[in-house]
Amino acid sequence: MALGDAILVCLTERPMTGYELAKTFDSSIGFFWKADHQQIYRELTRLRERGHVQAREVVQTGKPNKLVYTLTAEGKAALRHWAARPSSPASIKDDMLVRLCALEAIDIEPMRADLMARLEHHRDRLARYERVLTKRFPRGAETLDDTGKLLALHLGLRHERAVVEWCEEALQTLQPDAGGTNVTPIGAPPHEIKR
Amino acid sequence: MALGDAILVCLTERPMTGYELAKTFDSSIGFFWKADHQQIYRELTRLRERGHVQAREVVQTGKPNKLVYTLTAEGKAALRHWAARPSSPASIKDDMLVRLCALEAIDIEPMRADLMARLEHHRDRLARYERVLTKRFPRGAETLDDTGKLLALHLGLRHERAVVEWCEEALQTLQPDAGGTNVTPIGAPPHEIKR
DNA sequence: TCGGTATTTACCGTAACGGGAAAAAGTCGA
DNA sequence: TCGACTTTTTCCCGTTACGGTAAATACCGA
Repeated sequence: MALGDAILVCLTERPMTGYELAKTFDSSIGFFWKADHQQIYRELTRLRERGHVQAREVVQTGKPNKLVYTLTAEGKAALRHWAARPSSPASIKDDMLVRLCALEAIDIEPMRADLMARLEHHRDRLARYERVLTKRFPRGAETLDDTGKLLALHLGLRHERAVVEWCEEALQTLQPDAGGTNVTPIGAPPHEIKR
Repeated sequence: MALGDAILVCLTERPMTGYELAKTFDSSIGFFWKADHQQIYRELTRLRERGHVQAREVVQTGKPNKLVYTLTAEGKAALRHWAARPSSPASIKDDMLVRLCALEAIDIEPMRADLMARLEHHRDRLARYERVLTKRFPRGAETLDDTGKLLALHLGLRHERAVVEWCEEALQTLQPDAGGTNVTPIGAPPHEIKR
């Protein structure tokens, strides 16, 4: 619903082409938002129709000409308006959680494999975020814009850390016991849930 | 994409009507998955067409007749098959994160209000999960099925705790200074990012 | 009688997701 | 020089999801 708005946000930094946006959606904002190039292009034409962005053709010699999109005044207004609406908390909506609710009806081995893959994935993410933290924000936030981006990054870090820890817990819990493919149900949670 | 599968998972517990499923999607599985009654009903007819569920009409006197849905053997097989596929890590896709990336282009007061609302929301969630933990699993997991559900709950707990802490951090960072509506950019993150 | 609960169904739309493909014109390595 | 890859945009196809409006049915309580 807010893919258009996410694009507007990207364009507040600098004018970009659809191609660049698609790559941006593969890194910074794309850390928490996936969109392939077609979605981007489709959304850009819609934004142009609404007058939220402006396209300027740049003639290139070696490559096909490109369309550089810029935020218009209306676009900026729309962005502010969108940002002033209360956001709805995103649901988690993770396949794995749903599967866990039916542990008795599914096979655990693929589940464990999945968990391991996920653990690795989230560790990667975590490492990546930490790299961004030290590279892009070595002295913390110096501008308001940096403050926001740093905060977003902090949420990413907290999230990935939480998930990594959880994956480790889950794998430990679902360890196959020596004799078979079954699982040892736990009497008490392995990590005491403190508050 | 997996709404149908989520329904199948619900039906592994016991046969249910669409109405009951819609309410279930308001509590247990609905903690991390939202779906209104129409989505449920639509999906149920599709599942019936595919032969994954079976409907049995129960005649009622005081109320309209209801359709009790049961998993078929095909449905169980489909569920296992689905669960054996590697899951794709869910993106975060939170409006607030996107907005934070454009802090300079938006108004901060609504942002702060939003953060406060979110803080409250996630605190509520956290409290709710903790209640479920002590009520439904007072002695931890005793069956395999409980183990899975407990693990899911643990992820919920970890997630909510992380987000609550983050909201507090964000609010502290975005505190309006005494003189105006502006924000004090931070030189170093308020919480040291440890690892 | 008005409103609420229980239960299902219908029709309307748009937004998002995603694959498969094609243009066009360069660059770079084997 | 050939083939592969990059850059850049576009179009077509589909499904899944989301969301509103609303109707039919029948009981029950205020």
